[in-house]
Amino acid sequence: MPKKKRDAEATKSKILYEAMQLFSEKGFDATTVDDIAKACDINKAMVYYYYQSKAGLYEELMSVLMQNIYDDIFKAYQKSTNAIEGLRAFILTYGQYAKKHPYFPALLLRELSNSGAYLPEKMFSKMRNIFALLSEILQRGEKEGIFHNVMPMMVHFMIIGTINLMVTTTPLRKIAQEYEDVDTCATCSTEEISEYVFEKIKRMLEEG
Amino acid sequence: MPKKKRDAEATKSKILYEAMQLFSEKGFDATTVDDIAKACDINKAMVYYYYQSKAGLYEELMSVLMQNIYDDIFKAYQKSTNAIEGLRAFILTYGQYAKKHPYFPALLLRELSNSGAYLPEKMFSKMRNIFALLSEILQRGEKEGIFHNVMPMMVHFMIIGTINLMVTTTPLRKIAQEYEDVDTCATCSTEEISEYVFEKIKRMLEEG
Amino acid sequence: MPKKKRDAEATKSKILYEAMQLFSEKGFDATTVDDIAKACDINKAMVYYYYQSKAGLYEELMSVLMQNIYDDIFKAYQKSTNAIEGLRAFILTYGQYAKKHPYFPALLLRELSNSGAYLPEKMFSKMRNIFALLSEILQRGEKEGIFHNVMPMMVHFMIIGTINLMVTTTPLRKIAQEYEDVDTCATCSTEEISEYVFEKIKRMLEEG
Amino acid sequence: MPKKKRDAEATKSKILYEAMQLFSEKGFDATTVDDIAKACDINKAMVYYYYQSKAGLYEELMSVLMQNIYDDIFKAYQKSTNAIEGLRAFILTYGQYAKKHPYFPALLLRELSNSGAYLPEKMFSKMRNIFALLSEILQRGEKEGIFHNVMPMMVHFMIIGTINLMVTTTPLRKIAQEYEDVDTCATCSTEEISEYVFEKIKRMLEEG
DNA sequence: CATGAATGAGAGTTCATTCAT
DNA sequence: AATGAATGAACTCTCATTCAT
Repeated sequence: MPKKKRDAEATKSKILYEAMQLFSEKGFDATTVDDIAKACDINKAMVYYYYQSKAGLYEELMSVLMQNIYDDIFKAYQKSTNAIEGLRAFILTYGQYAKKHPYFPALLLRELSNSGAYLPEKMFSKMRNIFALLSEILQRGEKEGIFHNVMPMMVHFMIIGTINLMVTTTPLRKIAQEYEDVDTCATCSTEEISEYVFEKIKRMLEEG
Repeated sequence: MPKKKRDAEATKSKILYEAMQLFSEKGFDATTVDDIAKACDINKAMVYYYYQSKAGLYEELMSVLMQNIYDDIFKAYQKSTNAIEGLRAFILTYGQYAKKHPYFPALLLRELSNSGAYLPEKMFSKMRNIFALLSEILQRGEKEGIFHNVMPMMVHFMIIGTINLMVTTTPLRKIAQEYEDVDTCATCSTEEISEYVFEKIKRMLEEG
Repeated sequence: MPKKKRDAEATKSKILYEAMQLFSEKGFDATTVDDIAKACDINKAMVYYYYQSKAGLYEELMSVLMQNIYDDIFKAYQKSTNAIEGLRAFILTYGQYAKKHPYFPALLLRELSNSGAYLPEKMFSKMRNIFALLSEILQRGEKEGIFHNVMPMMVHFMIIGTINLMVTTTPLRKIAQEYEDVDTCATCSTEEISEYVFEKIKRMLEEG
Repeated sequence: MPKKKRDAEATKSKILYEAMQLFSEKGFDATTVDDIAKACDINKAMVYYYYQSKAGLYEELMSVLMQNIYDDIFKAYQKSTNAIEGLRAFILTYGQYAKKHPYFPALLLRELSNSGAYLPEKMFSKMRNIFALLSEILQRGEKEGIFHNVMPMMVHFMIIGTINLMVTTTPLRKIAQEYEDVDTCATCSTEEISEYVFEKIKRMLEEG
């Protein structure tokens, strides 16, 4: 199958992919549509041909990412037979996603730092789905009698916050390691991070 | 003491204060020097008179904030007689600071989301001080035999991440509460949040 | 006779028709080729297939309109037996045309406001034909001894200017009527307008 | 008095002046802010510094022009002692203004061709003032028993339309003269034009 | 200290036009 | 005859920064 010269689907998804990289590296404002077009090796106007505006592209992108992550987690969760396994599925899958798409945590953190301002409904609703899934897991744990004194929102942010910050600060922590005699986890893999987060969250919820 | 017409120090700190508000609300890029000048009711050129550039102002601002928060926490920590009390001082004081300066969490999260990119050394070193202080507390706990299996960097981000996200998402969580039947902590005070975080972090670290 | 799927002539004239509407409503610059294509429910490239360019389409359009109006007036004029009847035929037929094609006056006025700039020869020559026809009528009146002190160009613009402005300002005059206690002719029909113009022009030319 | 380097008032009015020229030559859409800035020999951003937008500049410009013309006519009208003199003052002053500001007729005609669309209230109200002044003159003539069967709106457009079209088509009429054996008034002065219009309008209104 | 005027370098967006199918 | 994809050149508007007073 030879590479077509004019392949709409390819162009459209390339834009999404490059935009993802750039938005996560430099943030929404600092990324220009020119940057995106150059990265895709297409004309700037094509970005507007496929997405109505820079903001529209961003929204579409974030919606897709949120949907993907929800799907991943949901699939993993379905295999679990109890709340502990469910929690583990949630955390480890989130970690895997962050590893596979290392741009995502930065995007999400920036979005959550903005929340007073504009946040498109489509994206907001997908974020709520993810939270709802964790809540379900935690409630199940309470019913099973193994989780206690659970505040789902806080647990959610403990998980999300920790993993996201660990991922986004990777280069920073490497540099810091040279100054600090305390371990900055400079060489921890994403798996180790998620596993540690899981262990700790589990422990924190188990005790009466 | 009559209000001086030309009070350099007052003007300079007013700039810092208003910049803080604006940078946290809208982010660095979306905040214009005009915005800042207007908020201070001064001429735009004065911003450049006192600070070399928009970036310079931002750096100065972040350094001051980091120093302030370090001072607050250090002062509280000095009154503690053991690791548990120290941890509590750290978390609650951070929470108090976030309550008093609700713009700070957004600024910090954005900064940490950017870390691949540029981060001024002055600010970076102050961030490390805060982390070093927590590390000291945690090590003390391990020496006292009450904390186990501690990874300071991760604990740091669990604390910072959770509180910061809870603060920045306050309006979002209020809206979400209307959709979700799960508690989004929409009405939690910062004190309740910090206290919960402390309880959970403590528990998580205590057990073998 | 079933509607053909591919009826070149139909498509081509549909483009002309929709372009007419749009150019008159929004002017040449503000009308996009996309607008025209969308209005015709065809692909944008088809506009270029049938007409070389946006400007080419515009020229073609204006030429057709000018020809049509000339034909209408000429036909009516031929039935007249003297200068007065001829003048009446000219004015009333122009009014009828403006009524039937309410977009035309705006197009013409804009064109005449531009005349320092570019005006395609084809269109210019058709405009001259119309003027020549009126001149003939007026000269005939002078020969018949009923018109005096005639400056054909000015009479031409009195007629054309008045009717065109009355037509293009219809919505404006309706609004103005609410503010003014003077009659803005808000409800006058095109017939009434042409008839009044004819009466007045006649009177103005008759007197010695 | 040496020419100041930074003279706000001078810059601001220069922008208005050059915009006037360009808008009238090329129309609103075809005139770019770059054109205006270049004509003023200033930076493009200065246009936005003094006027909020291209449209804002246009509105301001049209308002100023309308006000000026009203003032001129009103002043001349005040010296008249009867309706005939008033009518003459109105027409000749309008002609003088058009001569002095030859860009104005094109601007006005274009504006009136657009009236379905957007027309700023400020400008609209000034246009109504001019019309109200003529109406007053005409009513006075009816009271004096010398004008009959007057429709002020139409008379208004006869005057305005004829003079404006004569002015805007000057170059066109010069060219046309080479083709036509009928007089296109190619060499008429604005004074001759106004005088003719006055004579004819007067005659047209006088008779019962 | 303080201000308003001025600038240059972009940024987002639009659009006439062309190309490949 | 017809379409969707692609482009390049402009255009409006913004903004960090500097200059003259």
